[in-house]
Amino acid sequence: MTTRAVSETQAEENQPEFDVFARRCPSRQTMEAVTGRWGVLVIAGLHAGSMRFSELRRRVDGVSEKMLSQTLHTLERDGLVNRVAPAGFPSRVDYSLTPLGSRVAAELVDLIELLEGSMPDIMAARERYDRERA
Amino acid sequence: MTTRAVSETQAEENQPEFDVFARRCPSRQTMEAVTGRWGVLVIAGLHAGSMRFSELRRRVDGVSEKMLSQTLHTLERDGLVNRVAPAGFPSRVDYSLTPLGSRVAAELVDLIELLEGSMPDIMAARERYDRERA
DNA sequence: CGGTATCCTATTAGATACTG
DNA sequence: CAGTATCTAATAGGATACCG
Repeated sequence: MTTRAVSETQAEENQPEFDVFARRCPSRQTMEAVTGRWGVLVIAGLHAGSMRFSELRRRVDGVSEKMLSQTLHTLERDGLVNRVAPAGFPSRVDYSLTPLGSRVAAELVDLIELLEGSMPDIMAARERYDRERA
Repeated sequence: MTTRAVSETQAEENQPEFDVFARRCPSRQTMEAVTGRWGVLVIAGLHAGSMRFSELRRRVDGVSEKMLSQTLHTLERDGLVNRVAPAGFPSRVDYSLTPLGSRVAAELVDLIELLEGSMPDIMAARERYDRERA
């Protein structure tokens, strides 16, 4: 039955399986970049359209320049965000989502809407939980 | 006239708008619990079905007992996870998703599949990025 | 305007030991 | 088995100052 085994092996070599549940899988780093404290908000924020650094900073309430810059670099590196800096003064840089970034953003927006819409239930659950162990 | 205006105002008061982009909105804490380093993996892991503490720990490769315990408590508090501990020895505790937790899990699974399936592109993007500034 | 560099603190996470 | 408690290490994050 070696034929079958060989073709499976080749398939695995051509398309290695990625698994976020595995500690050393590269997909986990990307997942952490996407779902990190600021990653979600930056990606979802850009889903509304191209935005400048300072616009994005106002949109993502509470993010520091440092963290916004760092988050954008990581997302750009993974091919989720485009950075376009037309020459000129005053300097101006536009950030936007790549096609892949847009697909990720769509998922995140769904999640955001689900959570925002469920907040009454969630807050009730919290109160119940806290009351039970008070 | 006023009747309409009043009922709209009441509707807003009864259902305040939650916005993750706002720093002090409670939805942001929930978002951080859900999309935190271990939150995603715990919720998505439980999407396969009810699981015991140690099973879940094996499934979520790399999580420590402490972090798994902490993550589960937070998710239970927000009403996403159920904890059932039937009396007996040896002790046994089953964790499962609530209906809301299942809906969140479905979104996360979509995101995971999207990212895992895009890893070849993502890794190519990373190499390009790194090469360009080397 | 759009960042980077530095320094310092707070939070998170891991290792280890222990318990019902 | 399913945790908790404690201590330490690593990392994320914020404040400030400065640059092209």
